[in-house]
Amino acid sequence: MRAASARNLHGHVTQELGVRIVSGALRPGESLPREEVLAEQMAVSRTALREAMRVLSAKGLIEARPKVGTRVREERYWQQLDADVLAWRCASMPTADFVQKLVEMREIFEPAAAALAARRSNAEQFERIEAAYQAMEASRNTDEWAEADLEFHEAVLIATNNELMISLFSVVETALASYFVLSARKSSDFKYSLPYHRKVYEAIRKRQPDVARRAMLQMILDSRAHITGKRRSGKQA
Amino acid sequence: MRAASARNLHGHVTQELGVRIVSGALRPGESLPREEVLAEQMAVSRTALREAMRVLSAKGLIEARPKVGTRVREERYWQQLDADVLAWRCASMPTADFVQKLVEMREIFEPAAAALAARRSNAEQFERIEAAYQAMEASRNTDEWAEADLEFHEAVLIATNNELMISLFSVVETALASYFVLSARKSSDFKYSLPYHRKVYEAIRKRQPDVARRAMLQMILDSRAHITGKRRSGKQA
DNA sequence: CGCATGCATATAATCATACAATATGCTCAG
DNA sequence: CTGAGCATATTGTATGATTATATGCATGCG
Repeated sequence: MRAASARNLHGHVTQELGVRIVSGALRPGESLPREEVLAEQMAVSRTALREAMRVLSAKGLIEARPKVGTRVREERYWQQLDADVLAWRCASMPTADFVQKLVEMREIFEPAAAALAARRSNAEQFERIEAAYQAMEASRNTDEWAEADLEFHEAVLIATNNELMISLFSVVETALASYFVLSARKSSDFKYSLPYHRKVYEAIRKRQPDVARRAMLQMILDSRAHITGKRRSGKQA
Repeated sequence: MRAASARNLHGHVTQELGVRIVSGALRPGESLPREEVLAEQMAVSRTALREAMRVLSAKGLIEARPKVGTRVREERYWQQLDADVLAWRCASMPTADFVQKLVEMREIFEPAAAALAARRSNAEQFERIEAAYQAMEASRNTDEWAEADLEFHEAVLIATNNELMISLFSVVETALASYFVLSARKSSDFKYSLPYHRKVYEAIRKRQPDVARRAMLQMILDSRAHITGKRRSGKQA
């Protein structure tokens, strides 16, 4: 997973506390021990702890004030779309209904993105979509397919020329990828969704927004139907 | 604006550097002075500077490594949906086309949210929508209207039961609000969009997702048509 | 008795300094 | 020419001291 935190010490501390909060082990309103104590408990210096706290504070998970201490903030203040926060949820939630929420986001944005791409992608952006599609056609195994598939969706998103949408996509997609290999299926028919992709690709080429939207939606709905229940094993690092 | 940064010293530093990066004064790939120097330049201790750097790093704006220094990362790594990043853009961008992108996001997810709300809002959530609608009906001036209006949209989003969507809404809405008073119009007919809201409200009550979606879309499109060009004055703090 | 005002105190915020870890690139032997 | 290892610059971590800021209590005034 590691969206950002790993190598450094304060990274570990951030993650440790982040997971504790997001998982509910530390509940909103609850106060953390004071810096000195907490630093000792986690066997790090106050410096490292404070840098971690600062990050968590920026993500809206905690709030620190002199005299009163540091408390966990209510969920509505959390930056739910932050890559780390999302990753921590993936590492701690009961999964099922959270995946549903991620898929829901995807169902809303990807079709809209396809429509936008059809409306105003430029030559360079279209070529990237085309290349990705051709790579999918040419793929010889599930790995090649998966790579080209991801590239196709990313290329479509980029063609929207809206970096907010691109960011949302990458965040949601990354989170989903931690649960299962997207578009996965038995290796025998890993190209089953190629026709859907072709429809989307053609619609973008012909600049038919509505067609592109519908094709993308169909693709996702079909994909969801086949993915449901096929989650990956582990996850808890 | 101030999404998070203000009171504290490192908050100021974070904001200062954040704006410099987002505005393009510091470009991707460019290296920042070493900590000691930069700290002196900004007249703060290394501690304060580092806490700010840590936050910017968490937002994907910079990357620090021993020996090589700290560099500005490429835009594709930025957490574009972070409240602060968005705020910094609002404070520095050429505006016009960025607003367009924000509105675009809104046009995509608000109708979808209305549909979801119609499908599965619970009693308590519906009552909040109802109360907001009634407050809009009862409003006597633009201020009361604006408050109830915002509450209406927020209530609809909350009724989706998808906190990712709620978070997205609050982020986008906050950013947009920095440009103009949403749904603003001459005070004489500030209730012009009430019929649209009624349609949405009724559709949710009757659990008609498609009707709710279309009504919300109409509302936004109409609103956009009237808002275009009517931006607020200043902005550049 | 109630209310405002100021003071003591606990906690985070900031600072200064020292030392450790880590990449980078250069040197030098093979 | 190549690769191993060392020097070095920069961030990373640690520690201790000092300052700023809320909170709540005590105190005095109305």
